[in-house]
Amino acid sequence: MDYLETLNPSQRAAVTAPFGPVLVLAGPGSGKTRVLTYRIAYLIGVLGMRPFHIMAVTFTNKAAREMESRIAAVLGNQARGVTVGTFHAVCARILRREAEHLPFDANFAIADTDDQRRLVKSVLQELNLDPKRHSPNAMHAAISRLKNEGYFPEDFEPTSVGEERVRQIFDAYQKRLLASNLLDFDDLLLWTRYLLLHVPAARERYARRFQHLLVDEFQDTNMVQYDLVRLLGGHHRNIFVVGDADQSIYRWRGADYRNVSRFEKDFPDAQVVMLEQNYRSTQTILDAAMAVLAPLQGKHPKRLYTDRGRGEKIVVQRTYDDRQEARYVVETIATMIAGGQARPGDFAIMYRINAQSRVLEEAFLRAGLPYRLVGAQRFYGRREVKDVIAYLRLAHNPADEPSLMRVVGVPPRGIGTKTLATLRTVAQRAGLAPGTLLLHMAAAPADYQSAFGARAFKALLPFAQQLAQWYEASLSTPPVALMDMILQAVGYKAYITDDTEEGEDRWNNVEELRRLAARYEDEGLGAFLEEVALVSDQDTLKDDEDSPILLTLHAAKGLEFRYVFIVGLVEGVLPHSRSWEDHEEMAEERRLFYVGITRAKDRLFLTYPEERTWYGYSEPTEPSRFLDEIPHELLTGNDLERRKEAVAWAPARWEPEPAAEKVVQRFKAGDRIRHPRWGEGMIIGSRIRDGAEVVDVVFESVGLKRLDAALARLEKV
DNA sequence: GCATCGGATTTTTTT
DNA sequence: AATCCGATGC
Repeated sequence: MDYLETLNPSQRAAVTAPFGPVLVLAGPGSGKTRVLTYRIAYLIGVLGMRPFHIMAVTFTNKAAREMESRIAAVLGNQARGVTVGTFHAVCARILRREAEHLPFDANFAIADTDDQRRLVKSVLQELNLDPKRHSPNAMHAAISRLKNEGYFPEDFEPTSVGEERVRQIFDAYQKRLLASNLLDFDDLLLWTRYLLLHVPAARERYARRFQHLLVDEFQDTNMVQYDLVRLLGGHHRNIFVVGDADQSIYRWRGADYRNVSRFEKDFPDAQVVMLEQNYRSTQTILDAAMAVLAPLQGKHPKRLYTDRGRGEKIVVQRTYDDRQEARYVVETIATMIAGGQARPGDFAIMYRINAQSRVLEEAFLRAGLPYRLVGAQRFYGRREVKDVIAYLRLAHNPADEPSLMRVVGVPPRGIGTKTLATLRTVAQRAGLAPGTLLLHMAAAPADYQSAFGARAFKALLPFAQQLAQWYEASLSTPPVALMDMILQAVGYKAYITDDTEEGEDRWNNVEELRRLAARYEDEGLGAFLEEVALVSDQDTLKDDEDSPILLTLHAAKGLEFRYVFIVGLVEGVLPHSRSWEDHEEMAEERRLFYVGITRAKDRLFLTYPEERTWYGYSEPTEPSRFLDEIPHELLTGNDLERRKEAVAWAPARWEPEPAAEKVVQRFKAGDRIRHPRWGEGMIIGSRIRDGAEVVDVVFESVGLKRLDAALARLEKV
């Protein structure tokens, strides 16, 4: 097999390991994805395993797709049928198939974060608890933590009054989920574990089916996921896990990197393979990474080495505020692209919290440079998108109460809190979910007339009839047709469009969702809804576009870029203030920074502002403690100068190009111009702001844009 | 039942 | 700054 020739000895040892438990400890950039894919190819191509018997669990759907195509590249058609997916996706598939053994229907929907919060809130209301004393967010976090540790409400034994309260809310929350035929993210894992524990026939069937298990990012599995691996693979023990405890960054989500050592203990005969050589970064970058990690290292500090050479120094750049910081990033990128040394897609800009993306986006927009923003929230978090999805979910699964509640007043149809309260009571008395009751009502209106006031009934009945019609249609109609039918019936377009640009945007988003739905002509509505529920942030990254990427440090895991900027390196942001008091959390911030650093192949830029905007106020900052830990000889940039000289009166902070004397207004309203990307357009306004000429241009191709005339290469025509 | 306004509250990270 | 929530008035 020629692909084996391309591996180093450790990689080959992992790929060709005999059956049985294997633990691969893989440092960043050590080729673990290759090892995983080749292992699968080896199992099939050399050892003759059937793809049907192999399951590989990845961290994102994107990684899963990539793995599938890479296996196919080695084996071709022979590889078809391997089960690849995230824990959540694989579990959802299993649960739908086995729903007869479980207290929900096969067409269950997946409750997103929003639904979960709504449910917790509504439970708090039901129990007459003051939301001031019991914050829904905190309650939900507590519930999720318990679930990640493997508890259903009935398994959890409270040891204090506070815990008893949590148990009570947990219990009601869980009942509400089931009444709506909903599972939350944690449930997908938890119910699968339940199935494997309590339905021996199912356990045997799946353990026999999946004779080889492979798990990526093992350090970020939680206890329930660990149990799943053991339940499925405990018998045949063909478990191949890959991980790096130093890249564990999801503790807050229940992940426990100690699963790595737990694995060694549970499978003492496991073959352990260390992948140490780094093929990604320069030695300078690796040295910085090691320095940041050093305080966490015990007796055997990790050694990262490469034969790529030292490479260039790391730039540490200090700016006046976050706007200047963003501008520094954009200008550096623009210069490097203009110099021909880099392509736009070579750059990534990473930050600790999503809110930081805003200033960056503005800077890119101003410069007229396209960018990509990674994050599912960006699209799926939009109100109009959620509305339409809620309609589809309701049609698919009328019992889905959060979706019903979301949709019932969109657009307003005379059904308010009072009517809904009655509906809920009537439904409860009939032992039905409110949505299900509406179906009954549509079928036999007369039976329900007396239960509601005349006015409420008059508002409710048409909606019930519509719902019945959609439900009927959902059974046979492809997603797009159903969507059109619903949008049409409720007059959604008119509802969200006014004559503003935002209205236009909203409708565009709906059309975008429609295009996504169109891909599910064959697979059907259920598949579409599941996909939508389980998209990860990374899944939203389009790799066919050549432009810089903005993403959180968390979302950067598993990716690599030639040039990496990590911005906002100040105390309170990285490390985040929430971690200040907790040793473990501080360690995780450190690992997060480490993950970010090790994404860089060629060059690393670390920046921080002396002032940041917070809740609309400006605040002075303190540089991140992590910066001080990187040895000076690895660094360059204005911050280093300052640290060396410590001369207070010679501020060396970065300032934008002193274009001051040059800033003459080149354009005026009415000028026709050409932009390299957007083609021809007309200037409708121009002014000088912050020493830059800002122009508003209407392009024939993309409409109105606001640009920095000095950066966007505009030509007069 | 619903639109509007003002005050409170929010931001960690995500399947 | 932006969103959410509750009170108010129609």
